[in-house]
Amino acid sequence: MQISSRFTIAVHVLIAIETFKNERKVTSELLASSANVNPTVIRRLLQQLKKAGIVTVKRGSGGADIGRPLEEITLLDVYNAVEPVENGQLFHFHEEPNELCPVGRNIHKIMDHRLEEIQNAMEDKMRRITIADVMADANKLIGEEI
Amino acid sequence: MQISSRFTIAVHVLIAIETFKNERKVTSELLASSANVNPTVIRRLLQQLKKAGIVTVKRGSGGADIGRPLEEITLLDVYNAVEPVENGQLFHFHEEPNELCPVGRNIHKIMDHRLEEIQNAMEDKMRRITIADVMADANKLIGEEI
DNA sequence: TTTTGTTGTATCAATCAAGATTACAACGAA
DNA sequence: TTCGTTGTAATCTTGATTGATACAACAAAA
Repeated sequence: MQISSRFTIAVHVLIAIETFKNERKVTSELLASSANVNPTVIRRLLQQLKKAGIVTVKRGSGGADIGRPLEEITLLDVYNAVEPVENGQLFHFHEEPNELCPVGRNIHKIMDHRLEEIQNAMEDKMRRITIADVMADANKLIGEEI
Repeated sequence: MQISSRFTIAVHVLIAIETFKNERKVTSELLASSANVNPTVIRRLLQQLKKAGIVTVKRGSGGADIGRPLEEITLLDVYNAVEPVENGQLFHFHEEPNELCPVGRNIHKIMDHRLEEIQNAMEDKMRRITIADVMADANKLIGEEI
């Protein structure tokens, strides 16, 4: 099972906002066209990013902007903003192991810290990559096109 | 979005096989009872683990066993066996970014290596934990109960 | 004040995956 | 031949994702 495309769309959106901010008003329509998804998906996403303080969105007049310095937005921030899993746990555990079985009643004590370890490895890596890093690559690639 | 419970069930199953192998025949029924899931789910899982060379299953007479030394089965082996994602990619990318947009047509070049990096961090950690490690914890915890 | 363009949000449909359930043929050993 | 079990197909339920439509709330310009 894969992590939903909301995460990659969210990064795409942030890159697009930063890329176009000086050229035009960045509406959900524009972002939807760039990612080729439905505008409602973008609006929902922007609300999640807004709640996390990552973007600002202007109602009425319209337009999205990035809410804080790019170096202070990590991929983990974005991930957590748009992947609202209960308890923040990456791994879904089978709900009710059999308490009458020695394995069943110990399986959480056996596995939980391992799962945590794995998830931490992933999150640590995400924490070390910022939108500024990604944006640097984007500028380079888009710049080379011209 | 979470990784499906097949992974935690699979580890549970391996621990249970190892724990009970000298006491009784380890059937899908027994494993299903320990994890408290449907026996068919266990059978499907055992088939996946079998294809990966992790377990052996006896048809007819019945019973599952572990197919190679516990130190040679990593959590990554188990994960890959039971989470058959296309291309093995953890992150689902939005399918068709707009090629007419400078961001859309570069987004893969911008993001793919980052996503790989993150996934690698997770997989490296999984590769370093073996079923032997997990089993050691299990033995300790189950031993302490008595 | 009215118009215009946009956001915020609700609602519904379509699609997909997970997991439960039932069923049963294939199989191996007693 | 019987019995317990595996291997697998078929169907169902549930939940999440995404697409789609609609419209009130809103801000700014006309």
